[in-house]
Amino acid sequence: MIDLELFRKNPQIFKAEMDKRGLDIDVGTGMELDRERRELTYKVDQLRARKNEASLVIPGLAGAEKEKLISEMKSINVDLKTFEERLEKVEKDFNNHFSAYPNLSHETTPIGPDESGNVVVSYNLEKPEFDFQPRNHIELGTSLDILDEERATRISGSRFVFLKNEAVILEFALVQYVFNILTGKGFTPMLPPLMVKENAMYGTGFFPVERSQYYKTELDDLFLIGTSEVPLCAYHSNEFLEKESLPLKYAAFSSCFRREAGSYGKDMGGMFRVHQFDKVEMFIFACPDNSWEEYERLRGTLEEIMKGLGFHYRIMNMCTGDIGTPNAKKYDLEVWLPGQENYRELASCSHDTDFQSRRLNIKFKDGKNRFFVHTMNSTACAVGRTLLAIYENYQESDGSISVPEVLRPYAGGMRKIEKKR
RNA sequence: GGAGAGGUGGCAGAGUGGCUGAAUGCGACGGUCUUGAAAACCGUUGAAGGAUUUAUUCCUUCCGGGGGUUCAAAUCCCUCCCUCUCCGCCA
Repeated sequence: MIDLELFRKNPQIFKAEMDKRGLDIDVGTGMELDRERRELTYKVDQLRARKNEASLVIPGLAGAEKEKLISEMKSINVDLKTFEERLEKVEKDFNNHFSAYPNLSHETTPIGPDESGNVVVSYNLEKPEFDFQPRNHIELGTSLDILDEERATRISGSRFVFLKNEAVILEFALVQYVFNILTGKGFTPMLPPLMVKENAMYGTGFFPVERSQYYKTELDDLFLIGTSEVPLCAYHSNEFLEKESLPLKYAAFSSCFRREAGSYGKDMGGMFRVHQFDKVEMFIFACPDNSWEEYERLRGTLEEIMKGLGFHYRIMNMCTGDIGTPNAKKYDLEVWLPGQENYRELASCSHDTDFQSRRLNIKFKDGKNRFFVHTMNSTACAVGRTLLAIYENYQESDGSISVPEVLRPYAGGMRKIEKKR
């Protein structure tokens, strides 16, 4: 949710934001709805005040005087009802309108229409060279019997996979490697609920804009999370945090579920874009005073994890046309996939300023004043995509895959994934 | 799934139609006392929205959610949700 006070003082800021993001939202409509809402609120409050006054007097009256006042109140109720109905309608429109407003993008977020406007910030390592034609992860995984797509499709449909054999060992090794780093940096490890109520989806900014991306249970109106950002952020909803306790840092492992609506035909096959994957996510509640420094540290943590795996990757500063509704700024980490000969998103790191905390009502007290906390989140490790990046980058000419050094201690010393006979 | 109990302020817990934003206790904050602390005593202590202002005053709403009865609802009625206990089932 946006800051309404700021909106009233400076609606042009929001108009400019719509332009930057290429959104077709009419700020003038918002101003009008806000005006109407306040007008009707005032009117309704006035009528209620008169009723309340009368309520104090009535018990002390008797006879004709009492009857007169009571009938007066009856007629006020008629007026009140019509105004209340109008207010209700306006508030509904008001909420619908403003819930579509995005966060204000940060000054360092590049302005651009779509992914073409994203800016490369940095590279890690050189592009790996192979003295043979590198295979993609599907071929590698299938031939090593660590990935079974065919049966998954038979059972669950497209965009599902079985991870098998060494892939399973490697997943757990990865997760442990990541948690080992994160707990050392003061992140509280969490295993969150994978299903949440609608309000959590709305509060974190995924609803209403991206509603069609998520699964809903049939009998209980619960939603499967697309990322543990949702339960982690909602964890402190409706709370006052202690300023001294900030930043609060959490790291969760969870499965994630995405319908991938509208991505038909894109990235078909393999485990790059699937309906269900596992992920370790970092989430931070920070004080606005230093949240931007905290955000850079968060990106640093993400990079530390990825550097440990020895990937060649680049950091992208995502432009206004490509960041999400709640984001003020977002970095993507794109890893080089030799099998695709392309950079692909492996992780992203977002700063949402007070957008989520306004919706979820997460504040802290500083003296007498109250402020909304800043929230930020970053992938620590998207397991599926990281595994496939390992397969493609650590493949050998004979079709085997060597296990990254840092994972070996967590994988029972496993050094290599080889073809079974 | 069956049976029962209950949802009130930071917590505990009163309150069955008007003077109740809500007794009382605890906690927290400020003060007195003290070398300091504790104890004791005194005082303060919820949120959201709006008007007017920019620093004040006023108004409205909120006792699980929604709806209803009434001039008036924490209190009566309907409905939904949630929590707890016991039984069953289950990892």
